[in-house]
Amino acid sequence: MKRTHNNGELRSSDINKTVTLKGWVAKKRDLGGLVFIDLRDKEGITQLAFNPDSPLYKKTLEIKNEYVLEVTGNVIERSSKNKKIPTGEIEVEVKELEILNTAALTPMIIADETDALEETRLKYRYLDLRRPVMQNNFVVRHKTAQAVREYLNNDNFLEFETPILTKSTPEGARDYLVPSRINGGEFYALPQSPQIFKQLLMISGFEKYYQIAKCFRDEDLRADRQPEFTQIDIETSFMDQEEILNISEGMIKHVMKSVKGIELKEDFPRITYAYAMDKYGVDKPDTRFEMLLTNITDIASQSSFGVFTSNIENGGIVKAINVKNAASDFSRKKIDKLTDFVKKYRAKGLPFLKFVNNEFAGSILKFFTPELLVSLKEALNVEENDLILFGSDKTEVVNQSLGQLRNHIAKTLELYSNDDYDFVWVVDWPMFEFREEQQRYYSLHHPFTRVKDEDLELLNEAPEKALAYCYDLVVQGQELGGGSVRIHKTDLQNKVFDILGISKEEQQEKFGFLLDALKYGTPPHAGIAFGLDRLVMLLVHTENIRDVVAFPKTNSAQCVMTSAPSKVADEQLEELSIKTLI
RNA sequence: GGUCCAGUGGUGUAGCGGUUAACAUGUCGGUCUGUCACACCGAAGAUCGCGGGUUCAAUCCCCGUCUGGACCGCCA
Repeated sequence: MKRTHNNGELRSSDINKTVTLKGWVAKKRDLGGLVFIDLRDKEGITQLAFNPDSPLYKKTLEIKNEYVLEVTGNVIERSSKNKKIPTGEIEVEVKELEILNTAALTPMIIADETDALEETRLKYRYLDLRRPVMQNNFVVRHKTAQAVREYLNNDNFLEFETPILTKSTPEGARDYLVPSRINGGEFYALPQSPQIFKQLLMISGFEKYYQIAKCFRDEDLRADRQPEFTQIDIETSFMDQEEILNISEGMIKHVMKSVKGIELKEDFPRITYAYAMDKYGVDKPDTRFEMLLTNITDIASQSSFGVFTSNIENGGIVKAINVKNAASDFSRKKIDKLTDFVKKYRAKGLPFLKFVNNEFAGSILKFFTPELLVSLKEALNVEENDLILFGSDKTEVVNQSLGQLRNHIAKTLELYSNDDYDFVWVVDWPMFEFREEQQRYYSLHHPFTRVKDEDLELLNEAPEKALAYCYDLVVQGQELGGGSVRIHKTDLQNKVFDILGISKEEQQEKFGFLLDALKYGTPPHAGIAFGLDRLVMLLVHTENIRDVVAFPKTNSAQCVMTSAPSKVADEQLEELSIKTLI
């Protein structure tokens, strides 16, 4: 028999209808003859009722949780209604009952409020995914992808597929390698992103490309990082930064509207990378709350606090954040905890001052003259019961530690809501950073990013000062996407490779095909990529990427359900001309 | 590569240098005609992750190891 309805749709208007339902037994309640079964499917739960005099009563005795049933019966009004669920007005008085399948005792409760540990959930992922919350996550994921396609299709973008078996390139993340059987001793790499292919498609003249692309990076995992993840990948010809930002903003707004019903009317604000680093300490600022970093190096240099003065003499800086009206919330013990927190980010300590009873208090107070305290009060806009936390170190350490501390404190004090979508563009990124340890330049974005026209000369003099046509979309302190205008001329691309210290030979070996292609009338082009997983995380309010990936990997990059990765037969290795060291 | 947290009936937790290893839930049996976290009565269910050490005695303390999680480094 076919289903006539799903388990989420029957209402009192359906009373007296004869219906056929299918689904899983979410819960059985036997009151001693009178039996209720909550039948669950993708759409919801409908209560089935069996009277004690029903000929089916006997059959209900063998039914257990997660059995799969097909029932036919009449929709009747409940004598006691349940306002908690949409179908709570009615129930189905069952006339025919077929057990489509039995179910073993499940290792976890199939309900939103499961008490199972993540390890158990991952091992029995197919059961975990039966839970309505998880089902909803993947409905949202689907809707998001569809909204993206809808928006881009309407704007004449073409959806492409690019190779999964591709070429290993230097720079960037570690590659996942795939051995070639036919070409023994040689390897494909899985793409970290379809970057070069989408640029080549622009050279081919397709003008507007997009792909919902799987990407692979062999790096350590985090709560928001999986070795394989999905990007909404976009590239266009003849567009400048402004046009890319507009298209992207339109797309995100379309997603918010069609998935969440939220209309974002305002333009997304834009801040520069330099401003983000200065005021938030991080390149992905959470702009839902203030508590900005304030540079007080000048004031600190006049104090007699050796930690500050010697640091400043060594070229370091001093910044502070003002935690408004929180002095009384932070005991010595709690501040010690904050100190431990910043130590993770290589800060050596966390000096503080409290402003209570209209005066400063704290162990470092004695190093400040009354005049300096006035300056401090002004610079940090200090009011009654404020807590001032200081960072004193090299610029990078101060920014990172105070920036992370800012987020951490805001979280503990609940200074924000997850329903506050504070999209912000971070623009004007530097082309390169110079890493002392390796003594060489690294691309901040990637080696195909175009330098700002006005900074072209800086590439010769001081590459680290050159800014790029480069942009990130940030929301709630998370990087949601990023992109750049690309280099479309061979000489500039050569120059950037040179600055990165890639030899001419390696340029030719690794990127020869791109350098070649650039010669044949490459149009100016620009693009962007968004993390689909992170976008869905944002929409379903989870901090765990595994909640939005159907079959994710654990921290150690394993799948506890399938036990991948695993050993293979020696013959397989031999065929691939491979020997393992272990 | 490193730091921290966790691992105890099916599931989730408590516990303590000597316990009959506790609680909740689930499971099984029984009672029950309006439940919806049904209720009530009863029962079964544990190699306390694994290996070693300290001790008269270790689930508990120590070392190692494995697994999961959070983080630093890493992630153009």
